[in-house]
Amino acid sequence: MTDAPASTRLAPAYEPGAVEDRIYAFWEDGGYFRAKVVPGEAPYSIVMPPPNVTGELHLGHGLEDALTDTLVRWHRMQGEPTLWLPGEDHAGIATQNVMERELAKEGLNRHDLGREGFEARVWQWVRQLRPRIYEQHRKLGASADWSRDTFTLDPSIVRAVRTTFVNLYNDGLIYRGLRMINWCPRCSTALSDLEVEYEQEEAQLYYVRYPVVGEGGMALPDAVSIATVRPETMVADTGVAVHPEDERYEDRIGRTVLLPIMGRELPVVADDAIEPEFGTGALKVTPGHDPLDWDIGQRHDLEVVVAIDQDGRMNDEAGPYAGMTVEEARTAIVRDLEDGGFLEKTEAYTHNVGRCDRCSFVVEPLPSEQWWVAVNKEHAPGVSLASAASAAIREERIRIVPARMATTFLNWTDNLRDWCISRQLWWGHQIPVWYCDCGAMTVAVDDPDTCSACGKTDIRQEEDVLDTWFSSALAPHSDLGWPDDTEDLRYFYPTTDMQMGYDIMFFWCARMVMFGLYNMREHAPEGDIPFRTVIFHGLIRDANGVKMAKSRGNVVNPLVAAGEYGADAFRFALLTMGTLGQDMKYSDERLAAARNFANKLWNTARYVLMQLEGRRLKRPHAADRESLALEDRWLLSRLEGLEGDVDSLLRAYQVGEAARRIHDFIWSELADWYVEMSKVRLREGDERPAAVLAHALDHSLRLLHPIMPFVTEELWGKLREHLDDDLAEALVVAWYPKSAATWRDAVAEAGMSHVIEVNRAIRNLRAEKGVEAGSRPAVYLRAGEHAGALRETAAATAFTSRVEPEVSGADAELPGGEYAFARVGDTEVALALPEVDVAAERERLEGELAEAEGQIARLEKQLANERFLERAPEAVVQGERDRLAQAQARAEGLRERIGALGA
RNA sequence: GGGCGAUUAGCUCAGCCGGUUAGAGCGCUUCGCUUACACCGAAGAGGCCGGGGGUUCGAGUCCCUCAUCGCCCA
Repeated sequence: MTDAPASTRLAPAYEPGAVEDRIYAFWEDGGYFRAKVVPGEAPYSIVMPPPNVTGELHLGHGLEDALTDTLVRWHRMQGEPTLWLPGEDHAGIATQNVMERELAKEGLNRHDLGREGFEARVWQWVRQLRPRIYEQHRKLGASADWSRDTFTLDPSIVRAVRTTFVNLYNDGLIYRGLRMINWCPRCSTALSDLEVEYEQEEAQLYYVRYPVVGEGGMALPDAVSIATVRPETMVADTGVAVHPEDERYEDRIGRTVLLPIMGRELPVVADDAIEPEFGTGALKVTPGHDPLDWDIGQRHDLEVVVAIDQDGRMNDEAGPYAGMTVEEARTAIVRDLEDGGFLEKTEAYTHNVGRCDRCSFVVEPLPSEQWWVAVNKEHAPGVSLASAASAAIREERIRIVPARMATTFLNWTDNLRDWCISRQLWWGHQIPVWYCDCGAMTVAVDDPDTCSACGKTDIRQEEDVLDTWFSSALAPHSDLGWPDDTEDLRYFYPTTDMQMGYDIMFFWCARMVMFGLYNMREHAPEGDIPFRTVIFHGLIRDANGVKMAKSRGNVVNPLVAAGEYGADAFRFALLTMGTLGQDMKYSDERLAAARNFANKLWNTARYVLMQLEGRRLKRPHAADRESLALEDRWLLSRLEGLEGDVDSLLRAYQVGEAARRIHDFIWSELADWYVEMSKVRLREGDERPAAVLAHALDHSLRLLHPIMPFVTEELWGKLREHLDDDLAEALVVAWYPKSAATWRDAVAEAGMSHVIEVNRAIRNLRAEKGVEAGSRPAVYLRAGEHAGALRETAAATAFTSRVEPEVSGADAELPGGEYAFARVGDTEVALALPEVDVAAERERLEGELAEAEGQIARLEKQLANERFLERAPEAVVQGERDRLAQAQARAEGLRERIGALGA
């Protein structure tokens, strides 16, 4: 242990903690992540789905960083001007909820602070959290351009949002209107349809008698029974509806019934929307508290009574029940119905209950004045926001990966309803509309001083804010500077790729497509789309397949995992855990395996660097191919094949499969075989393997860098000085290997593959015969076609399989003694044994013979099939013939040996 | 009700356009500290590729159907 300077010697195991921060700083100092506009060159650009400012990154973000960073680094290494544009989302409801919880700890609510005070508090919070989010991305190796980082409430985004709003308004695509909305009593805001999650819940179906009113206004003994799951809403009933063709109720249509308890008279109307099969076939109509009833009420001009207020309590319209919660009112009303003899019966019933996707409170349908985006209204002949989005997908101007998900996307955009965009929150983009006493609305990008209609200065801004997704829907163009005509926008838009979990396909992707196409429509048909390809990844579930949630306590913090196993291992594990678009189960075993791989790579490099110590070598050159050994040509050929595969896999976004292929090459071909075989030659002073090792390691590190950036950069930095070549200053900006078809060598591959099989056979015999680990028995290789390959690699075989091999012709005689036999292709392997258990050996050989005969039978049948001979390609037929010949030779040899065992 | 996905080794998952004897990791068994690596190496056991039809010379792969589980939409 002398010589070599300490700096070039690697630790015996990879320690990510000692490397990652330093390497990330090295990249940042080098400015490698900063995107440069290079006129004339096609850029690669991708916008990061902005994580909520409220919290920490979760595993999903970890996966996204791994996926995006792989694509980004791959493109960057191919020399494309590359932009990964990061950001954070203000996340209206989520953030406001978090902040309110914080305030509650101090015994405060937002009204104590007032709107301005509350906003100031949230901004303070945001300023603390944003740097933490950067820090988390950095730990995971994300090579995003932090100089362009965007927050969805930045002044530039405020302008983009307002400009979009004003344009849509002026085009008649935004309107204010009284409609049925989803109201969350907990969050005190309207929600869009997407923000409500429906779940089947056990409930009761109540059958209530509504007495029929006679000519003189007197209740008749006759009654109409209706079934309802929400008896508490009956105080707001304003009608009863039946199907027009329902014979049971024919004579009731047009008459009136008496609303029990409240005593209000309700008209009986006929409506096609009624399902005669449900309940009694008669439906109580409560336009104020049910979306379907709202529609029925509209059609029949029924009164709208709202009896539940925005806090989920009964109001004065509820008469005796005013002040009660919905649940209390239900109990009381059911009791009163029973007492009054109106309750016929109840039965168990499961129905859909809508809950707020942020707080899980039961959502109350309520009529309310809100702001809407008219998604189906044409703003140009035949073009609406929704139809334009559908067309872009259908015409494949935007490609969806995996492709099957395009169906889901289209199913949504083709059946889209208007989007409720106003939220009764304090945190978000306040709607740029100002009201005046004159009744006019001023809709403007910049805060106006006066009413646009009457000029009065006494105007007040709409208090509501916009749905968070309204601003994130602009990301691909707003983050690049829109509405200004910036250099970034001109150069990087349309962005190349987009990536997200399929769970936000409608929330985000669809809306980005709609708004991108609308705002950038002068750039149609090529330049309006927000991105060319959108990739949907699956969700990461816990080890039991259960969705991760803070409330369930089964979340995995990506930083903890990356800290424990290394960021590279974390990335590799997540990318190889499954297939794109498919959910996956998280497992620590996978992380450990990935960590082991990082260490394997580390040690392979450590070995190579030891061989290169003090030297600077030229790569092997294809012109010198003939001077290289079989295993050299084999490795270089395999490497080049890998490079072709990786290229096509990455092009197809099959990142996981690419990662697996690189892993397999490095571990089984480079480390297990080539490194082992190189040891003998290097010890004997052969220089060639060193150059091959250096070259193969160099290419392996390049190939793997997008997936495992830290360890590869670290190792490449060490390897760099040993390569006499024109090299980039850092791996992050070094060229990415592409298959150039200079090293492909089918003969070398066939030869080495045979050599490997022979070695396996030898080791198998050793193990089966219990040959002592330390002994070096003779092995006779009676070879045919591959005799040359076996001779050339005999020294390696001797070393790696610990035998004394001798390669001879197929008909060579064996020296006297006992042998264990195996056959690989046309090579017979005879391993000299101290002694042989004849019975056991016979049994083994007979087993093998049976197998060979089975194979022969199958192949003969196949080759006797004339249709096969006619229709299958010649290469396939020939392959079968060759295999039959081999099987026959093998069976022949086995029979001979069984015979030789004799008595 | 409509749509989609999954079902492959004990477990978690790969397997692109149909073409040798279906792979990996983990786990298991047996050996092994051979100075890159025990976060390792060598050898091995383990699979009617969910069931049933069909297309084809040939099906884990394509088509139909059923079953189970899951997701989305209404």
